[in-house]
Amino acid sequence: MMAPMRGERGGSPARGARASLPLPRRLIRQIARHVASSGRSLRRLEVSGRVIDNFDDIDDASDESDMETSQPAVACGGNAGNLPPAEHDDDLTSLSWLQDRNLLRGINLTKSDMEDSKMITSQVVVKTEPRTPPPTCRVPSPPRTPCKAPPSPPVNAHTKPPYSFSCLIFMAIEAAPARALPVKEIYAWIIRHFPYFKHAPQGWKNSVRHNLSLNKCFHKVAAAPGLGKGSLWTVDPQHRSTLLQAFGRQPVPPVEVESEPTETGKNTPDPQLFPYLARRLADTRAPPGADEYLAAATVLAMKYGPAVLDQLPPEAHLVISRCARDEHSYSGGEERRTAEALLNLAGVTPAHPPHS
DNA sequence: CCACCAGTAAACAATT
DNA sequence: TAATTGTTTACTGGTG
Repeated sequence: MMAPMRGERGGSPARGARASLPLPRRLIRQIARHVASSGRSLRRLEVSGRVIDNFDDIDDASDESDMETSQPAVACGGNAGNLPPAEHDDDLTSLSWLQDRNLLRGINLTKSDMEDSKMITSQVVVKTEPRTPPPTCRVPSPPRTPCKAPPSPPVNAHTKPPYSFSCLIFMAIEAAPARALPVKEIYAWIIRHFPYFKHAPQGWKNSVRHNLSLNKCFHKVAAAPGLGKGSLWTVDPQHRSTLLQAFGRQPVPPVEVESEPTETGKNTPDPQLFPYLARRLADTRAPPGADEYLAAATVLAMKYGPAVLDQLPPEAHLVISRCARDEHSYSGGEERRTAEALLNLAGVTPAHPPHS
């Protein structure tokens, strides 16, 4: 992520982790150990707003008493354990998602632990940092590998990407600085990010055009002067959430944890590959609005896989859908916190609170 | 079986 | 004229 997650809300009432914990101490220690084994150190664990940052205080002795808290919140944000250490600091996800994504694979969860995590419906926040922390900075930096690597190429570059053409087009357009591309540039983006298409039969271009014409999510706008033949294509804001949801339905996540390293040597997609999103997310001048939230959701989907969108709480989907409708009705409370959390998830700390 | 969706192929017109 | 772009129709296969 580009910036350290903030979310220090509410201070740290749980600094003394000796008080009753909403998770078994054993589980917390195992999470800490496992995160450490992946080359990162667990800096902080947030459970239901309670921050645990002193793991030495946690012993294995008193698990049972920890579970007195009913329906604790669990949300996990840490580098997925078997993922290579990300170039960004903090990741967020749900505990179950992490289980799927191997973060907790090395943890021998007992049956009761599993039951516990099933029982836990809210969220734990795990904050990690690399052993050698990189400088953290919100200021946009030039892309290190501008548009060289796919957003974590699914399986490998020579197999057909598990994305529908509408998703490919969506990603291409969203990645464009002006969020508008001529069809030729859409071809180019797809080829650049999914080399499979370099040698694929030419019919796929027909499919792209077919999709642009037929899919109501895409709109043609007036061609820029000097552009030559053809028009610019944009994503209809009214349908952006539809595309995000379609992205979330893709059967294979874009991040294959066990996949071979990409040519850049990392498996995690780099949000910097998506200049528009990165710029929007890094822009500290303007208060975050619909674009930022949608950008955050998109980055989340691209970074962690579309399934992560399913892991978001219902409130997040409410925020996303409202953003898609250009409704800025954050009246404070849950939605507002969710909007902020969405940005945090994407690695952004809003300089200003979401406006209404 | 049916409806729906996505992918593919192809025909055709318009544009450069 | 050729290539590209955009639209439309038809068909196929997968899925719920």
